[in-house]
Amino acid sequence: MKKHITIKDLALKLSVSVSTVSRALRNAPDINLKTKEAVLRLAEELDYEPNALAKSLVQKRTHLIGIIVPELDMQFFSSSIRGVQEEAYKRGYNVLIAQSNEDYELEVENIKSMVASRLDGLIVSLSRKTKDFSHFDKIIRRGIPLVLFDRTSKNIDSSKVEADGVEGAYAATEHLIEQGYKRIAHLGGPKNLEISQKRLKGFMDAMKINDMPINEEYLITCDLSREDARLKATELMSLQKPPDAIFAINDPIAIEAMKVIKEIGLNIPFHVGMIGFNDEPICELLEPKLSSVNIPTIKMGHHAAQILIDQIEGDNTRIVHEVLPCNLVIRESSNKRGFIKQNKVSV
Amino acid sequence: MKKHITIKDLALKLSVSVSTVSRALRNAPDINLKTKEAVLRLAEELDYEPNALAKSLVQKRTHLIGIIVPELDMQFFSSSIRGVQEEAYKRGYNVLIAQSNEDYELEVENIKSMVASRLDGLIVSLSRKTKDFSHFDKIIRRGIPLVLFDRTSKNIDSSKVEADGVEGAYAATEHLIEQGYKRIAHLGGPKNLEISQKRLKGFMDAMKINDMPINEEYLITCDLSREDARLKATELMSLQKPPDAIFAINDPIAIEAMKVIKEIGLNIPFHVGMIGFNDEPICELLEPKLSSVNIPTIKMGHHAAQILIDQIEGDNTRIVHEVLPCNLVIRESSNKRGFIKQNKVSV
DNA sequence: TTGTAAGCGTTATCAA
DNA sequence: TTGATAACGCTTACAA
Repeated sequence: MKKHITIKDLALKLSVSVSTVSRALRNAPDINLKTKEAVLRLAEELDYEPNALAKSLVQKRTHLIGIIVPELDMQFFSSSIRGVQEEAYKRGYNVLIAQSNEDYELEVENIKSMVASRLDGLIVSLSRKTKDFSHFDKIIRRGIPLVLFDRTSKNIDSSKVEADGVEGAYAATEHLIEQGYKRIAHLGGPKNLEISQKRLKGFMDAMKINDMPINEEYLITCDLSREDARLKATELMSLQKPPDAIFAINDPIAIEAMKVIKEIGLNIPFHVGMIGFNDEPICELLEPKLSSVNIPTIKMGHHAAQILIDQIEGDNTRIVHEVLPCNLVIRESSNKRGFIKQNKVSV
Repeated sequence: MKKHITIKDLALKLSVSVSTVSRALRNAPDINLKTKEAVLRLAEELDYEPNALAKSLVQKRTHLIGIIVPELDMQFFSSSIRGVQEEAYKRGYNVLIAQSNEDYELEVENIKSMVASRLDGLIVSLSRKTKDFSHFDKIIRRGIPLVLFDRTSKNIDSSKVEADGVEGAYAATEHLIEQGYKRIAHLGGPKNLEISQKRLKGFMDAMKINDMPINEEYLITCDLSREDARLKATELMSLQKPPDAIFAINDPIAIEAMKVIKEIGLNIPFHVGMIGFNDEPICELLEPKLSSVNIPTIKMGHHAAQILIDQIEGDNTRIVHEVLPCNLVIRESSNKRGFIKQNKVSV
C-alpha cells in the first residue's frame, strides 16, 4: 500500500504549520481565506483523504454506529437497516453492518470487534442461539450506547425497539377464529427469544378470549431453521387430529409449513389456514398468497437510530422502550370464507 | 461514554512500563511469564478492551476489509457476503458491510468512508447507476487493494470475480430453444452494467448458432427495478406478436414478468416460457417453479476474499480475473414439453 | 491569523 | 526481561 498523504505533507509543501492545515480542512473560523483556499486546492490536487483513525483517536468519537443482525437476506432486516442508515446519515453517522449468521460466538465476536473499533453506539438484534447475555453487560458497564432491536431480551438492561408481537399475534389468531377454523395451532420460535414468547402470548390470549380450546399438541416450537420448521410442521400434520389452521412465528416458517401441507394434498386455505409474520414481499408471490402481520421496518430502523444517537449525543442515559404497532394483512391463505364462497364448496 | 481502560492504566496499577503491558497483551516472546500473567489477570479484571484505532494508526493495518453491495435482501448478495466472511475470519480479518441501495452517490460515500477508516481492502459490487468510475481510479492510484465482484466494469483496472454470464445465458437460451419456443425475448438490464452485456451476448450467441431469428422488439432492457420490469414486461406482452418465451436478466425481473403474464391469463410454461438468473430460493416457491441459472455465490465470496487478502498481504499487484461457471436449473417455468405431455394439451 | 506543543492509545526501536 | 522514547496523523489549547 502506497503512503497516504497527511496534513504534515500539505503543511510542508505550503510552508505553514499543521494546525493551519487542520483548520483549513475542518473549515474552522479562525483562518485566512487565502491560506484556506491554498490548502484546499493542494489537498484536492494531492488527493488527500483524512485519516479517520487519527481523528477518532483524539476526539474519542468515530461517528460510526454498528448494527448486528442475525441474517441479511430477509427483507425484514435489510429494510430495517435501511431505516437505520437513513436516520444515521441525516445526523452525520455512518453505519457498519454485521451479520451473526444466527451464531452466538459470531455475535460475541462482532460486538468485540465493534467495541475495539470504538464505534459510538450499537444496535443489535439477538441471534436465536443467544442465551447468555454477559457480552451485553460489558457494553452497558462501559457506558456504550446500546439499542436492542426486534430480537430483544428482558435480561438486557438497555433501550429497545420492537414490534407489538402480542397485538400482531392476537389479531392474526382472532382472524383465523373468525374465519371458522376450529383446531388452531401455533408453530412458534425458540423459548429464549422474547418475540417467541410474545407471539405465543398473543395467540393464547386470542384463543382464551374467544373460548377456543387449547390443545397442547398444537403448541409447537421450532428453532427458526427451515429444516426444523419442515420437521415440526410434518409432526403437526401427522397428529391423529391435525390442526385446521396454523399461525406461524414468521413467514419463512409459514412457507415451510405450506409446502408440507400442499405435499400432503391438502388445500390452503380450505383444509388448513395459514398466517405468517413479517409480511415479506414473498407473501404476495406464493400460491395461495400468504396472510401475514406487517411490521413497520423502516420506521423501526429510524426509531432505533434516533434513540441511539440521542443517547450518544446527549449523555442521556434514560432507557427507552418502544413498541410499534403491527398490521394484519389478510390474503388468500387464511381466507376460508372467501374460498368457500368463490369455489362453491360445501363444508 | 465512560472512560476506557488503557494500557497506561494497567501499567500504572502494576508499576511496570506500558511497553511491558503491551508485550504481555500481544503475548510477545520477550517477557517474563509471571509479569505476563499478572497483566492478563488485571486486564481481565478491569475489563480492558484494546483500542483498535490506536493500534491501526501505528501499524497502518486495520485487518478490516469492506464489502459494498447494491442491496442486501437478495440471497445472491447476502450469501456472497457470507462467503467473504468465512474466508476473511479464517485469515484474521473482519468484514465491514455496506449497501449502496443501488445509488451512485451512496456508493461513492461508502467508499470514501471506508478509505477514511483505512480499511485494508475493498470488495465492491457496482450499483446499477454507476457510470462514472473515478472513485475507483482514486482507490487504485492509492494502491488500496480492490476486488470487483459480480457487477464489474472493464473501465476499472482491478481484480475481478464474476459468474460466467455469457455461458449461463447461453445455456438458458438454448434450453428455451430446445423446448420448442420460437419467439424468444430477452428482458435485460441497463447497458452500463457488464453483467447485462454478457447475458445479452450469451443470449444472442445461442440464438444465432441455432438459427433463430432475432427480433429487435424482443430485445428489451429495464433498470432492474421492479416497477420498470413490470412496465417493460407489459410492453413486451402487448406487442402485436408477443414473445412465447422470456429469458430475464435475473429472478426478481423474471418474477415481475411472470406476474404480468399470469394477469393476462396466459399459462407459464405453455404459452410463455420463463427463465431467470441467480437461482434465488424463491424460485422453488413460485408457481410454476422458476427455472434459473445458479451461481456459486459462497464460492465467489471465498475467491473474492482470497484474492483480496493475497493482494493485501503479498505486495502482489497482479490482477486476477476469475470467471466461475454457472449451472442452469430447469424447473417448471420453462418445461414446455413436460407440461404438454403431462396435461395432454395439443399444440 | 498563525504556530507551538501536548496528547489520543498503541507499537516499535533502542538501551539498559 | 524490561523501560524510555519516538512515532502514527490528527485535534486542541495556548501562545505569539
